[in-house]
Amino acid sequence: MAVMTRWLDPDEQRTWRAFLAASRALMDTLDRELQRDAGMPHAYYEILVRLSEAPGRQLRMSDLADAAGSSRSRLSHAVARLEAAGWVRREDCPTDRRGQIAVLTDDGFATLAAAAPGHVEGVRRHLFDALSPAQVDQLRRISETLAEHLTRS
Amino acid sequence: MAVMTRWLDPDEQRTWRAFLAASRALMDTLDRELQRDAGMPHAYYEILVRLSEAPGRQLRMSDLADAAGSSRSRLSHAVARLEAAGWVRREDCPTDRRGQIAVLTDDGFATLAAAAPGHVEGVRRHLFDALSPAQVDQLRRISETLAEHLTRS
DNA sequence: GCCATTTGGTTGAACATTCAACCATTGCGC
DNA sequence: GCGCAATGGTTGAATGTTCAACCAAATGGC
Repeated sequence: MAVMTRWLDPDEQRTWRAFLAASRALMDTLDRELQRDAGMPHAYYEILVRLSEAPGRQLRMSDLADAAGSSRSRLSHAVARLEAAGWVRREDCPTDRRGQIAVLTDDGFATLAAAAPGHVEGVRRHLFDALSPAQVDQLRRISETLAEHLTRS
Repeated sequence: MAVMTRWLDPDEQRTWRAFLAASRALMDTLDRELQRDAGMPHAYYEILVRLSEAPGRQLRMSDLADAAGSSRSRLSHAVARLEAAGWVRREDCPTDRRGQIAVLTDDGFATLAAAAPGHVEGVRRHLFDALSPAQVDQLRRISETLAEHLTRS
């Protein structure tokens, strides 16, 4: 027989919609601020951040995709744009001839350094300033649980 | 003098990155499932949901945009596509000649009814099944606080 | 009533993302 | 080493989103 749908009860419904609204509003706001102040969307900012933290400010494309939570295709297109902007450079991988290495340029690093304070301020204002320390802790646990759960399933 | 950036401390950093990864992974997963099973992205699904809940299954474009958390422009493009799919119809507003009313068609309602069980199951599996009841409650409070905070600022 | 402003909505272009197809290289089974 | 599946990455087309410009109708001040 058909499996019955496990519908959401009113509390779950409310939680899901609130989460949807809040996360969308937060990301939209940060995205708009970043676009206005740094001329790039948040996804591109995150690529630069990951590169800046990597040894030699460089990463294999697929490692970068994983770090930035992006698909390979998306990253490929994104790096093409970042390269056109002069913020990233591509190099051949010496140990694997299929590989490509994305390198953060000095120009890219400077752009990131200029954008970071404003963005961090935004994250603080729109997220952390609204929550109590206990809630921040709860949000961390919830998020880590969810991320773990999603990669397993 | 320059205002010092209030950088994130390690705990905040960890929270922010976990939240980013989790919410992105969750939305990506649900989006992919909905695209595969119902042939539409989550944003379009939500438009249909809001219409289905409105009296007469219809809403003014700007009310629909607010309800679905969408910009007017985005909604305009989206409704154009939903109309082409035969799921939504546009009508003139009788009381305000600038206005347009989006109406959910029977076909659209049927499509939504067919898509809902699978999507709800996805929300349950990927979100609620991973969290304790206490965490669900925490997530609701956090999300409502955030949404409130974001609309005020 | 008239004009300026605001509101409601659309449009097209630029940009971003997805999807499937593709190519080259590598690693594996044997 | 040969054949073949798996890996790493790119590409182009289709789709979705944003941004700024725009038009029409309604509103408010006077």
